[in-house]
Amino acid sequence: MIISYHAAMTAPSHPRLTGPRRPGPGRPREFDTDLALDRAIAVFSERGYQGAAISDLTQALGLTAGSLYKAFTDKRGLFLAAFDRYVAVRTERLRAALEGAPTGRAKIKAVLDFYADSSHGADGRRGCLVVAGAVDLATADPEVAARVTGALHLNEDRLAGFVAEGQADGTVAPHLDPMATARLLLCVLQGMRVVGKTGRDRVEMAPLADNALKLLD
Amino acid sequence: MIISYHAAMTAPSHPRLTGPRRPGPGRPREFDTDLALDRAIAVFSERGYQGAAISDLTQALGLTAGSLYKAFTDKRGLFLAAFDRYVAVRTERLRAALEGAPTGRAKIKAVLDFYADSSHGADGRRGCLVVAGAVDLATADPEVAARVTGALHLNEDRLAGFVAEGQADGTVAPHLDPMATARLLLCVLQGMRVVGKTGRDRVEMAPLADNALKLLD
DNA sequence: CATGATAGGAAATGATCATTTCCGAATCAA
DNA sequence: TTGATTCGGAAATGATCATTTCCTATCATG
Repeated sequence: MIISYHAAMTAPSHPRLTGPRRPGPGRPREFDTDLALDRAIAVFSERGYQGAAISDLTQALGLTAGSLYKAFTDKRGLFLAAFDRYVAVRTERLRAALEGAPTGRAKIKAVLDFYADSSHGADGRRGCLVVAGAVDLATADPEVAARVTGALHLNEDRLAGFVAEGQADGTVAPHLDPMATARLLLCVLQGMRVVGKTGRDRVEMAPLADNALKLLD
Repeated sequence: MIISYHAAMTAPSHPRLTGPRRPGPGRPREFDTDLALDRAIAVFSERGYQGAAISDLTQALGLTAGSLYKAFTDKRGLFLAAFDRYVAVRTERLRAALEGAPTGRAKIKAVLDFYADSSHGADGRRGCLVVAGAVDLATADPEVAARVTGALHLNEDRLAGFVAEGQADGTVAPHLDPMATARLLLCVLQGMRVVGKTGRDRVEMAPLADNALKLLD
């Protein structure tokens, strides 16, 4: 599966993640909120929070500053909305990638492949919004810090579940500590995202997934 | 070894990394360049490049804007100087941590311990300047991108050397591809720095080093 | 069709920021 | 001592940025 994040996101068939807004009184919104957020994700991911100027965002979203502020309150509000959508979309895509995997080990392999896929070429260079949030807002903005921490812990817990599942079905070594192993796998995944920012190709990143599976023996 | 980065850096006994300036004509500089850079490293690491205002930097360095610009040309010049010193200092500290390690495997263990040490508590939260540079300048500034890429490749090559060394001395499995294994280890290291930004403690991070050694079997 | 409410958008606003300027102070070469 | 040179530092400058304002447009409701 070599589908760019944005190609997948702008495809019309993906499941709704935010739900349609109720059409209350007043003039209806002329732009698609989710599409705008996808573009905001791209801008924030590659430039960081502080590096993304409102003018960059209005240009990328095709909105004027007035509309942007009416819809998202703030630059910070836009970032938080984009962050939430990013996590939701990535979670949904990961869930889809996990569908065929029967064992705990196969699921972990699928997660590793998913991240290796995201960490090369143009998408890899664009980077991860969670990492971006961790770097330039984790120390300054408590709410963003909480979301970043929450996203990573969620990922960690999910991985720990797969490790335990693999131990139950015999595909992961029984003596391993699920949480410690999951934390190490989390480091591998986030590290891929950092290394992927330096412009690696598929041949460099894809084999990492297979090699990392040795952590389950 | 649980020494904070800054405690170690402000200690008077560490080897010179930048060399003394020749005292040319004109009024001599009243502040210590390396000490100023160490403080700049702290500010840039925890706030990112764009997030660090000149006023933040002048306050942290104890300099006025005029002096700062005379000494470092630019905000960007200050960042580049801080980045270079950061890499030099970390390399030197890593070299010291590597001194007692006899085998290839022991050296890799030392590197992993070094990063686990850097990725918890206050230092972990402060974060890594290379990661910060990767996130908010890698797409915008070609020179910074080149330095980040160079720093990571250097790390990768050094790790590959240790893998090969371990294969020669029998402490690392002979069938492994040194470069692929080194790249995976690099992901583990950089991932630790990202995860460490979310405020982990030593108990969470230290065991990662031992568990990651399984990648060498 | 009138009212209330919200959206789109251009232009203005106020703050912040990076950078420069200017001047007195300190040092070196002569 | 003199002149050249660089530093320290406060204040000014110009640009950029996030945010607001104001006006028009478009809907739901009664």
